[in-house]
Amino acid sequence: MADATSSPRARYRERTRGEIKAIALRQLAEGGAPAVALTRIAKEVGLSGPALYRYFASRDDLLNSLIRDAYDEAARATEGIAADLPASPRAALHALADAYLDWAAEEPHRYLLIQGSPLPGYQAPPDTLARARAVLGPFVKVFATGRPTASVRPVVAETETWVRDDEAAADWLREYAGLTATDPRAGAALAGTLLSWSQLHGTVSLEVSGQYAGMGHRARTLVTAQMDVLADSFALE
Amino acid sequence: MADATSSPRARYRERTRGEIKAIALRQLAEGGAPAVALTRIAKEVGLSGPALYRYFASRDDLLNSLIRDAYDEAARATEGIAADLPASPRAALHALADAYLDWAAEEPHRYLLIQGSPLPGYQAPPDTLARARAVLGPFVKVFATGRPTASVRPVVAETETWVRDDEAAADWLREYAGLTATDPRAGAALAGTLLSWSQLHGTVSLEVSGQYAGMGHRARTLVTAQMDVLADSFALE
DNA sequence: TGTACATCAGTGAACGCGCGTTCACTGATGTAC
DNA sequence: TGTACATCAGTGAACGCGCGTTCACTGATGTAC
Repeated sequence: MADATSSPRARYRERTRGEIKAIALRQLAEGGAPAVALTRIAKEVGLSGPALYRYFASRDDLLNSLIRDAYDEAARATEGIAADLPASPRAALHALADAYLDWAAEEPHRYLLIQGSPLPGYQAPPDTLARARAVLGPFVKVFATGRPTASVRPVVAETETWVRDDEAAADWLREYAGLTATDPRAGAALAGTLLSWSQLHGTVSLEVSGQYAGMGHRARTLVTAQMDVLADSFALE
Repeated sequence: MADATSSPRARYRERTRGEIKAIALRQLAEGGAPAVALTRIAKEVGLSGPALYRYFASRDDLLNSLIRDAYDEAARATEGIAADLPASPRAALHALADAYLDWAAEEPHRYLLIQGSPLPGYQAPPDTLARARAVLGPFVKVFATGRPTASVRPVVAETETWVRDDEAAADWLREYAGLTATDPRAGAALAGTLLSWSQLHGTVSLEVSGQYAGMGHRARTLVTAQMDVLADSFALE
């Protein structure tokens, strides 16, 4: 980021932007997205309100920036371990799911920011879709080795028609698993990813928003069981 | 509600309360919980702002009322079909899951109100926990017939210690499945319910918040597959 | 049946708040010759 | 190396908004004798 070629002014600018985002992130943690307020950020960072507009064009611009960062961090959690995953697809799936859960548990407010209820009136910038896909990318490769059992075959069928019609889906498949849209493994790869996503999201979001409180359950146990069952239904080795 | 014994005044009061809630519900649908504003409700219902305080003690009181209603309606969706479920536990599970999904799809904003990200700074009234349990009650009975396979056994183990320590859990079990906390079927009953809940929540909340958009997937297909897989892992008949 | 009183619905004015954002301006830092 | 200018960071005052909520009050509806 602060490369050697950057001027002192640019470096100062980056630092201030960082401070602003850090405070915004704390407000996010304390009261959710609605609690992120420019006026209060300004006070805390020691600037007047209008000065923030040197750094972010608007409140939405600041939120977008937080969202982008959150996606990138989430992607780092899964992509970061993608290089040295266990050889066994089943073990790899568990490792990925655990990494996903761990990140969400460490950064619950950031998880809710990108995966929680949509912010009313807020329009996500178009590049978030690609970022969202990156988070799940490594799952695609794992499920490319799957042989779907009867229960999940209807999902696979839907996925196959989707990947044939949607270029973004095909790109995704190619980038993370090196498969073409017509590859026989394509359907399983995407169907498994989709099912993983929705199951992880269910458990993680209930955990993160405290709904398991008082139930004496650890999200990790649930996730492990779910991934195990899912691995069975795709006959992962 | 408007029973014969109620005075005209009481009936008028109930009607106005209903109008207020209906408008609040529309605001909720249009902009989420933050968009529910007493001032705007008053204008729409044709009253001055302060007049609303005759009907609800505060904004939070109004929100609580909406939340209670939403839980009750959700419970009606699952409990309503509990009486004539198919004899086969597997078929019963599918029927319950479909009913859950259908209700959420019909009332997305109400679903998000009770199951979405927690409202920052909002304290749920204590009776919501009991209402939340009612929604999932019928699942408990279905899974009481389950014989957990290896994958889900760790979840069952956690559930068994929970039900022994927590009176509310024991009550739940007794009320919906007629089991005592020490019954050998208790663990499976609650573990299956918990897993159903988190899986349904994952798929339903992604669907309801539009995150499957452009993916050519029907939530129903995903839910069916997930419940099938879950039924397998509890060896439901 | 009429009267006296209590209860309740609703009003208008007002308070105080924090919010995002705009504007015209000042002073410091960088850049070109 | 010094000077002239451009760029940029930051300020203070102000705008307009909608919000939840309180208060003292009026007028209608119900209730008791």
